[in-house]
Amino acid sequence: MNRTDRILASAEQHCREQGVRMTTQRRQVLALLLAQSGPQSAYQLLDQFKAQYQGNAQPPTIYRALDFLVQQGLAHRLSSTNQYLACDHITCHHGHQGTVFLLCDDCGAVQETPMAGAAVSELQQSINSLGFVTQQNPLLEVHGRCANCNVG
Amino acid sequence: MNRTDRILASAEQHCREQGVRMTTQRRQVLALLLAQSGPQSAYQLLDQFKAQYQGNAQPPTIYRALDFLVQQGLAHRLSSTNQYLACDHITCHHGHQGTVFLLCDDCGAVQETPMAGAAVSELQQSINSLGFVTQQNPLLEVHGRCANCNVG
DNA sequence: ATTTGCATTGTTATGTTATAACATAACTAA
DNA sequence: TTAGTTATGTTATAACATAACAATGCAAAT
Repeated sequence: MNRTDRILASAEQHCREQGVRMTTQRRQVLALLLAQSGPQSAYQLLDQFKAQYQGNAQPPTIYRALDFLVQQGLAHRLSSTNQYLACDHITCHHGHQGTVFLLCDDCGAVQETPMAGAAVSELQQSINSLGFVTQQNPLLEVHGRCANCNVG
Repeated sequence: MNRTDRILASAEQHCREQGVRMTTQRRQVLALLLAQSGPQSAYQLLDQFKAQYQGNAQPPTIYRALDFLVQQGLAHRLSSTNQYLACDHITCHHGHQGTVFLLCDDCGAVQETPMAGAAVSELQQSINSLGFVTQQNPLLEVHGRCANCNVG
């Protein structure tokens, strides 16, 4: 069983546990995300989806699948670049309290790293003290240059 | 001198110090941002700009001014909602290492609060340890419900 | 004062991202 | 099996953003 299949299986498991449906389309879109190391735009995914699965697919098809995957924590949306990628931690079962994405403006690579525990709890505390109730775990997008591109 | 004028003066000062030009258009767009408590979309600003300043203005006019203001730290862009707002701390001179925006999905209100110092340094450390070099200070957008909307 | 170079603005057109709205089909539980 | 809900198909359009090039304005050097 290769990496993609393993992650897909894990995602299906997750959906069963949550009582939500991992449909064919949703699995196909997740598979497309997993086939790439980097983030992709919805329309890039649409093109691939049309090429590989369904020639007449329209934007709502992709956006619906992406919305679902993001809601389930199986994918992330990078709002600063309008891109989507598979969650890097679908198979691990530690909680994801907060996530940091390091976005290289040079090469486009993205590195996903968990937000340090103390930072998350400090954040939560300051949010709570203002009476604010969060809907999702925080996702921080940091732009810059990755280690590779700094060497060059 | 009212609040808006005070902030505008502070912004002009900032630009002089930075050796960049606070032009009429840029000041007008900043004034529009300051006239609202909440965040606004580029096209909302364009409508107001046309109504108040220049009837034939086009999108690039607004986007250029916004880009400038954001670059100078005088305004922020909320990428998760495609909205813009004036920086809440133009007049205060403490550094802005990191900012958290609490976005109420109910009423649309936005609260800007500085990221706690320990969280920022922890973040910086984990970023640095990966060899990543950042271009801007982190800006975190947290969605949820504000204190007011939770009461109701 | 004049020139030169650069930053800013004007203008047209178009590219990109995302969703509304309604019809149809598929699934699930009673 | 049927009724309710969830998901998908389809058309159209809304919302967001920028490319490209022309014209103007500003500011420093001569």
